[in-house]
Order: sequence, then structure tokens, then C-alpha cells
Amino acid sequence: MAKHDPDLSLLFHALADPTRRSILTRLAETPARVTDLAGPTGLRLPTVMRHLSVLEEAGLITTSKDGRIRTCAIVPEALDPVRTWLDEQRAIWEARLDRLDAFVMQVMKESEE
Amino acid sequence: MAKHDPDLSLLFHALADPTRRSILTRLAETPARVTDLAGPTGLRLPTVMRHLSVLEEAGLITTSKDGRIRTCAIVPEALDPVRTWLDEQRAIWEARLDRLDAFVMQVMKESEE
DNA sequence: GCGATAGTTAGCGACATGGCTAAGCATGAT
DNA sequence: ATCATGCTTAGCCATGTCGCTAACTATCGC
Repeated sequence: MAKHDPDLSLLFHALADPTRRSILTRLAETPARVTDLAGPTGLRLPTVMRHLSVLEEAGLITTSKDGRIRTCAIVPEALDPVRTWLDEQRAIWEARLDRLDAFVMQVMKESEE
Repeated sequence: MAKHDPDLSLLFHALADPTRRSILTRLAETPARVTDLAGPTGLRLPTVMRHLSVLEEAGLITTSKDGRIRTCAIVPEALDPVRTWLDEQRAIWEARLDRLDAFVMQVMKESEE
């Protein structure tokens, strides 16, 4: 299957790492410097930089450099595509819930092997 | 940072692959056999099996075997933790939106380097 | 200028991922 | 019993990920 959905893949992949999620949560409180973000994680600077570039490529954060200090901040609307995808899925899933329900019950029963 | 959130990581990782998302969308319509799922993807059976086990370990699908046929179905509530996390994040992010707003504007301006 | 500070780049090692083929096993149809 | 079908397992290869260290660059304070 082709990669006709690069945004979602980037986003989900960026969110799949606990360190990156904790960085996001930290940034949600207030923008921060790279070193400030590295502190709580216990990781080295280059490692944190990598995480930050993953987050930035996914569009989840922006960074800007003032002097020798790089400041990072979240991009609040970046999660919108994820939310949209979830909503779409839920819509489809719920539309079929009646049909699935019976099936899942059957599966549950059978998986008592 | 420790991995005190294995569920979300598994879920996000499972969702980060377009093939797996397309399998999910396909399964949202109706349960299907492994071969049925392999067809549209153009991938070989063992490859699809791997994707399916990733989805199953993330709790996104259940599978059951009847005779020699394995049938797969989505687990509708599996996306709930993702949705919950998104809601939490949005809550925090929006609470700080005023503060962030000014900052992001500044970042935007500065990134015209 | 000099040293400390903040970030960056390069590159390594261990391991995971995503694709494949080949071969095996189990079941259903004949 | 035999054969086709459907899945499973084992293992290979290329690439990607996540951590690190070491060394480099760029600023800031003095």
C-alpha cells in the first residue's frame, strides 16, 4: 500500500514515543529551551535534538533560535489531522457496531481455546 | 523518560503505518479473513500477518481461527485511550493558548530568516 | 580575547521494522 | 488418501530508530 498519507504517519510516529509525548506535555505548559527539555528526560542533548526534529518535522512544534538559545513551542492545531482521522474512524466503526457486536461476541467465545 | 505508558506507545506505533491504517479502515466495514486483507495491499501473506499481530498486540483488532480460516475484526473501543490523550492535551494546550499565541506569532516572525 | 554555555554535527552500536522467499502444518474438498 | 487452500514459521536483507560519545561552532559574560 502506498504512502498517500504521509502527514498521519509522521504524526502517529512522532507520538509513538513516550519521551516525545512527555516533551509535548512539558511544552504545553510553556515554551522551553532545548536544555530545559533535556533535563527532566535524563537524555543527552543530541538525543533530545533528534526527538525535537522528529516533532518539528511532524509539525507538532516550532522552534526558533535567539542568539545561542533555541526555544521550542507547541503548534496547537497540529493534532487536528489526528483528531479528524479518529472521528472518521469512529464514525465508520459505530455505523457498523450492530453488525460487529454479534461478531465480536462470537470471537470472544471462540478465543477461549 | 521511562515508558510508563506502554499502551499509548503501542497504539500510536500501530497507527503510524499506512498499511495498518488501511487494514483498520477495511476492517471497519466488515470482518475479514487474512487473505482478504492481503489482497488489496499487494503484500505477501507473512507481511500482512506481521501487521495484523502488531494491530492485535495494540488491542486494535481481535482475531479468531475457525478451521483453517483466521477472521479479523476491529475492537471499537481500542481507540479510546488515544482519544482521551488527545482530549487531555487539547485541554492543556488551549488553557495556555493565550500565552502561546503571542509566542507563536513571535516565532513565525523570527523564522523568516 | 577567554572561558563557559548552548547547540549542532558526525558517527557508532544495538536493536526494531518492513519487505521478501521457502518451507511447514492443518483443514476442507474430492 | 490426496491435493489444494489458508495460514504459520523461520530466516534473510535493507533500512530506520534510539541511545551514546566526541568534537565542532557560536554566542555571552567578563
